[in-house]
Parts: sequence; structure tokens; C-alpha cells
Amino acid sequence: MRINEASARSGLSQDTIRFYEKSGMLSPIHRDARGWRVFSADDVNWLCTLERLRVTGMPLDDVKRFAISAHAPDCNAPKQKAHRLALLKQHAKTLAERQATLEACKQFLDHKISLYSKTLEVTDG
Amino acid sequence: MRINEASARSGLSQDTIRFYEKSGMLSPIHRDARGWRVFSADDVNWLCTLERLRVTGMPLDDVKRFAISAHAPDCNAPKQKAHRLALLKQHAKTLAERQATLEACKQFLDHKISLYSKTLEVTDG
DNA sequence: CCTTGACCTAGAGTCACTCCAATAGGCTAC
DNA sequence: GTAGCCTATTGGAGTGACTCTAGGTCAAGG
Repeated sequence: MRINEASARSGLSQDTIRFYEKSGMLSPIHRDARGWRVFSADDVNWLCTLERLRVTGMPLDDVKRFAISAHAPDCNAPKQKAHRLALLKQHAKTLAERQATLEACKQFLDHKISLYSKTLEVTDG
Repeated sequence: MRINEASARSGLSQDTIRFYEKSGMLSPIHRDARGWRVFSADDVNWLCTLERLRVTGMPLDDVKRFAISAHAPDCNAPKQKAHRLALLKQHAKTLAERQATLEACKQFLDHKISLYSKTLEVTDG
């Protein structure tokens, strides 16, 4: 499939996909006679994974490390897998922290909102 | 107090505070004879609020709108308050969405991690 | 033959900071 | 009284992760 469909299926913009390719985060993408990118199902799966990692805010450098390990010739060697597992675990930890922070901020926000709502009721009355 | 302490208390860097001032997101900050910023307790409270909004990713433009309303001469008028309330509510909504997304991604991540852990056990054994 | 449309590239722009260089005033220490 | 150091000031450059723009190729359709 072409970049258009790959974009639709992965949720990444065409620009982002090109950007990721340029940054070396994709395995080499085939090109047709016109030089257009041709994506396999595997490529799209990979893009979807990247999209998940990106949404959760994994820094691109880490994503890159993950990508390089996943596309290495010995990518299934225990060592490589352990490396990727470590990256994921590390990221899961930061993610949990971010969730906690967000939760705290959400409460702050809700508190503010209830304050505003109250004073508005009073002022309106 | 000086920027140093304001920074420590609000959790914003000195650079960020200066940046916020320049962007018009603070009420006018006093200066001493030397030209150094002098922050009141109110100023710091405001900085803390901004910090919360920023952590939750409210776009600076919205923060600015919020700030302008909060520092307007008629800032306590119901209209202004309603405006700020709307901004906060809107933001709370985006925040909730982000939380949901993060939760979904967290599950994806945990799933990946458990997969990796399993294959590693197998490969190790 | 000309336009449309999907794609290409290199490079500039954006957001929200963050860092840096150059400068200045004030305090201690010789 | 001046050297060194600390804390501040400013404008402006740099960063990360895109995102957009300009200018271009090519194939198909009217």
C-alpha cells in the first residue's frame, strides 16, 4: 500500500512517516518505479507500534534505539529482546509517573472548576 | 521575593518565568531599584496555577487568554469568570481524553512487556 | 495538451521552552 | 580599590518532534 493508506491505518501523518523514515526508525521501505513508498503489512504494524510509543511520549531517541534493535539481524537474540524489554519497562515507569501527575493536575483542575462554578452561582443569584 | 525563590516555589524555571512575563501571562511584576523582579505571594500563587495548567499541556495561547481574563480590571465580573470557567472546563475535557489515551497505551505497553517477558523466559530456558 | 492529484524532496516554521553569551550591580577579601 | 564571585539582566540561538511550504515528477482523465 502507499503512504496515504499507511497513514490512515497507523494514525501517523504522512509527514511524520517520512520524518520517521528519514530518522532511521523504519526498516527500509520499498519504492515503486516512480519512487513512491510501498508499505507492507509488517511496515504498518511497526508504524502502529511507533504510534503507541509516540502517543505516550517516548523520546524519539529511545524509539530509535528500540527500532534499531528490532530491525537488527539478530533481533530475536535474547540480548536484543532483553534490551527492548528494558526500554519498554523504563518507558512504562515514566508513563505511570506521568499518569500520576496528570491525575493530580486533574484534581486541581476539578477543584478550580468547582470553585468557579460556586462563585458564579452566588454572583448570578 | 526574587525570581530565584519564585522559581523554587512554583516549580517553573527562571527562564520559563521570564518567558511567561514576556509573553504577557503575568500581571506586571514589580522591579526593585536594581531592576530585579520582585514577586509577591499572589504572583507566586499565579505561577503555581500556570505550572499546573502547563503540566497538563494547556496550550500557551489558552493560558494567555486565561491570564488576560484573570488580570482584567473587571476580572471578577460574572462574564469574565464564566469565560475562565469555560476555558478550564474545555481543558478538563481534553485532559480526560488524554488520560484515556494514556491508559489505553499503558495497556498496550504492558501487553508488549508481558509478551517480551514470556519469549525471553522461553528463550532462556 | 492541460489539469488534477498523489506523491517526492529539501528546507523553513512552530511551540514551549531551554540554554548561552555578554553585561551589570553588589559583597567579601586582600 | 580592585579582583573574584554571585545573582541577576538582556537578546538571541538551540532543541524536540513534528508540521507546513515551495517547487517538482509522473500518470491518468477530460
